[in-house]
Amino acid sequence: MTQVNESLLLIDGHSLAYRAFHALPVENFATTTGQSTNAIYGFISMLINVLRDESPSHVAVAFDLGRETFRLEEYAEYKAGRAKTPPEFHPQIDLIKDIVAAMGITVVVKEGFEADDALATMARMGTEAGARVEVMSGDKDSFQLSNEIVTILYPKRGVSDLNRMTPESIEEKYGVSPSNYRGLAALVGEKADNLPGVPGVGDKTAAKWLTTYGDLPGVLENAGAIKGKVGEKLRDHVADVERNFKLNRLLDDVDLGLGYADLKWGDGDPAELSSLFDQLEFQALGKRLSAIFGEEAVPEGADRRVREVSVDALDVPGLLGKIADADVLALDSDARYELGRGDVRVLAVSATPDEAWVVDLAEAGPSAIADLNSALRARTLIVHSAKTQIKAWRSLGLEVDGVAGDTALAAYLLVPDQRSYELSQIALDRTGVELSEGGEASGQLTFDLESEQTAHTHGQRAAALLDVHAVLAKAIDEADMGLVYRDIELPLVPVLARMELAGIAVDEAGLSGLIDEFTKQAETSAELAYEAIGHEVNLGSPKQLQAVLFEELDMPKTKRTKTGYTTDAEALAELFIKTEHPFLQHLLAYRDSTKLKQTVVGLLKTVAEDGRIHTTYQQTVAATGRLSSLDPNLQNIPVRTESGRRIREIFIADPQVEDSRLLTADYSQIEMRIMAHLSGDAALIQAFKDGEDLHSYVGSKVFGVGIDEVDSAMRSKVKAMSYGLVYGLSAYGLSRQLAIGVDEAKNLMEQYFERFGAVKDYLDEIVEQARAKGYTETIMGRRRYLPALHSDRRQLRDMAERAALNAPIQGSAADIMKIAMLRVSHRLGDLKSTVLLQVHDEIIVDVRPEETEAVAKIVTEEMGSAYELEVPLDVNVGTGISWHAAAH
DNA sequence: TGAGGAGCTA
DNA sequence: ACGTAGCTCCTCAA
Repeated sequence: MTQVNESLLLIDGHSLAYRAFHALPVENFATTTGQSTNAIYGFISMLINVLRDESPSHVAVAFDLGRETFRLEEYAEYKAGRAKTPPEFHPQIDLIKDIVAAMGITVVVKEGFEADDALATMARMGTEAGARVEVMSGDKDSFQLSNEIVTILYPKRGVSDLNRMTPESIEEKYGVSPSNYRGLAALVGEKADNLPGVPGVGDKTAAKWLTTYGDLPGVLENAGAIKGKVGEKLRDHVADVERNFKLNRLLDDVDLGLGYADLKWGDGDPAELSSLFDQLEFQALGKRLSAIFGEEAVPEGADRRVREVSVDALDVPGLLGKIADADVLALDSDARYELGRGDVRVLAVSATPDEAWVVDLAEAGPSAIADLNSALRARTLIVHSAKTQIKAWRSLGLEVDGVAGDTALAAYLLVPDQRSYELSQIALDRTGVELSEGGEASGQLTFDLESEQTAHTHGQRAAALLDVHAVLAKAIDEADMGLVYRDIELPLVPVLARMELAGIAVDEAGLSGLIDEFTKQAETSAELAYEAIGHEVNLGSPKQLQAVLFEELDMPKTKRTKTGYTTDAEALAELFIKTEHPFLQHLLAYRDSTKLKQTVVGLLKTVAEDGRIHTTYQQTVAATGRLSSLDPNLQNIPVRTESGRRIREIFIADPQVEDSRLLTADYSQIEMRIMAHLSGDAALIQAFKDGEDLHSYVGSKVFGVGIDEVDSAMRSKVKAMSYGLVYGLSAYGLSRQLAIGVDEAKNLMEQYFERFGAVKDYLDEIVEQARAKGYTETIMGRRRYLPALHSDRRQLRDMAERAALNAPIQGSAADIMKIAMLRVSHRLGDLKSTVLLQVHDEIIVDVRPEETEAVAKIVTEEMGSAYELEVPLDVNVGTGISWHAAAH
C-alpha cells in the first residue's frame, strides 16, 4: 500500500437528503414555480460545508435506486411499514443529483444495492489506494466501516453539525469496537428497516454480551449460558438476530463499474450549476459556494470560460475598414435613455467572437455618422435589448431601423417568466461564456481611462452576441417560435421605439390644476376624518388605521393579512354598512383623492422638455406576451370614475399642429372572442356573428329568457362570469364578487356550461394539455411554461392552473394586437399621423386633421383583419382633442 | 433597502 | 385558499 496525500469523501445522498428534508420546513423552501427545495437546500448546504472543511481530492455521492435490493429478496418485510415519504421529497433527489454532478462530483447509483453498499465498496477502494477516507452518512450501519483509515461523519440533529465517528468514539459511545457494531445492531434491531431484534435488549446489554463472548457468533453459541428473562428472549429470537446480522452487513465488493481514480473531484460544469441555482432561486447558496471556494477553487469547467476578446478602439473610418467584408454585425453600446433624452458614447461592433472594435461617438462628426449609418443599414444586426439602444443612438443621428436579432427578446420568448434577461447571465447559461469585469481596450487611444474600461466591457458584450444569438435562434426554431420571434417581436422593436420617442403631449396647466384640486379634496377629507375620531392619524398607514378601527373604535375584524387585518376599500365599505361610522366614509374619500393626486403628481414629474410624456414599453416582462409600460405606466390611467377620467383629459393631441386630434381604437371583447374561437363553441360563435350584445345574449341562454327580457342584474351576473372564466374563476370567487350565495353561483356556472359546453371542454383541455406538454401556447405559438402544474402544493398548483387557463387567451390577444400594431404602423408609413400608445386592447394615434378619415379606415381594417378568427374582430374608433374626448 | 398593503388598468 | 397580467405609491422595519 503506497501512502498518497489524498482523501476520499463518500456521501450517502439519500439518507442525508432525507435528514435535510425533515430538518427544514418544506413550506419555507419553494421556488416561485412551486418546486420544493428544502431537501436540496439542506443537502447542498451540508455538502458545501463538508467540502470546505475536508477539502477532499476525491468525492462521490451514492444514491439508492428503487427498493428492489438483494436485502428485500432475502427478507420480504425489509423496510416495510415505513412511513411513506412525503410527495415533495422524491422530485428533489433528481435535482440534487444534477447539482452534485455539475459540481464535478461522481454520482453513484447501483441497481439492486443500497447506497451503503456502494459506500463500503468505495471506502475499500480508497483504503487500497492509500487515501484517507471519510464516509458521511445518516445511517448507523456505516459505523461498521470505521477503522484507522475510515472516519464516519454522522450528522447530529439538524444538518449543520457532524459527529466524527472513529473507532475510539464508537467504542466510547456503544461499548463495542466497530467490527462488533454489526453484532450490536443485530441484537438490538433496527426499527426503521423493520428488523426487530431481541425484545428488551438495548445497546448496553448487547455490548456487555459482545464483550463477554468476543463477537456475535460467540454470543449465539453461548446463548444457553445467558441467564434471566433476557437470556430466554435471546434464545427465542436467534433467527431474527441471525437474519439481522446477515442483512446489515455492508457489501464492499459491489461491481460499480468504476475505480478509485474515477472518483477524483473534477471540473464540473459551472454554467450548468449556475443555471440550476438560478432555477432553484438559490442566490445566497450560490454566493456561499463561490465565497468558500473562491474564484480558483470553484471547479472551472471546460464550458465556462472568459473568452479573450481583443478590443480595438478606432475612429469611424477605421471601423468601416474592419467591417467591410462582414454581413452580420453584433452591436453594443453604453446607451441610456431617460425622460425623453438619449445618451451614448461608446459603440462596440463585432463580427467574430474573439474580436471587437469600439468607436467614440462623441468624436464622430456628421459625415462619419452618415457613413456609419449607411454601413449599418446595409448589414444584418444583432443587439441585446435593441430598443433602448436604437432610441439612444437616434439622439446622435444614428438611425438604425430595426434589428435581425435581439438576444433579450429571444431569451424572453424561450423562458417568458424569468426575472431578468441580463446578457451576462444569458451568455453564461447558453454558451458558457463569462463576461469578465474590467480590462482595457487597446489601439488608437481616443478614450480616457474610465471609457477604456467601458469600451472593453461593451466590446466584450458585442463579441459574445453572435454565438449567444445563434444558440438562442436555434432554440427558438426548435420550439416553433420563429414566427413569433421574427415576424412579431423583432419588427415590433422599431415600432415601439418610434412610439416611445414620439411620446404623448400633455396639458401641463391642466395637470397642475388637477393636482391642486385633488390635493384640496384630500385635505378636506382628511380633516373630516380626523374630526370623526377626534384626533389626527396617518391615513396612509394601514397599521395606524388598524389601531383606530379595531382597537379604538372596536369595529368587527376584517379579513386577515400577513401582518394584521385588511383596511382595503372593500372591507371599509362593508364596515361602513355595519357601523355607519363617518370616519370610514371620509377615509375612503381621502384614499380616492390621494390616489388621484399621486397619479397626477407622478405624471407631471415625467413630462419631458418637449412637453410630452415618453413611456417605456417593456417587451420582455409579461409572461403572457403582453407589453407593459413604465416610467410612467400609461396602461393604468384611471377611467372608471368621473374624476379619474378627468386625468385622461390632459393627454392631448399634438399642440404644434393645428386641429390635430387623438384617435383611439380598441378591440371589443377580444378575449371572449378568442375564447369563442379557441373553444369552437357554436353558440358563442353565433352570438358574435350575429353581432348581439354578448352579455344579453349569454344571459338569455343562461336564464332561459328572451334576449329583451335580460335585465341589468342578469346581464351583470353573466358578464362577471364570462370574464371570470378567462381567469379561472371558482364558484366561490363568483359568489363573492356578485355578493350572492355559493349555491347560486354554482348554479349559475352550471347553467352557463350547459349552454356553452364547448367552453368548459376547452378550459379543461387547456390545463390537461399544459400538464402533459409543460407549456401553454397562443394562436401564434408563443409559449408559457408552467412546471407548477405538477407541484405537490395545492395552492401553487391551483395558481398554475389558472395561469394555464388565462395565458393562451391573454397571450393570443397580445399576439393579435402586436400584429395589428405592425400593420397599422406599416400603413401609416406614408402619412404624418403616428401611433403613440398601446393599452393592451387599445391604441392611441396622433392624427393630422387631413388624415383623420384615412387613419380611421386604416386602423379599423388592420386591427379588424390582424388575425382571422371564427368570429369577427370588432373595433371601436373615436377621435377627440384629448384621450378622454376621443373615447366618447 | 425591501417587504407589505393598497389601488389603478386591461 | 378561493380571478389573470401588470406598475407605482406609501409606510415601516431593518
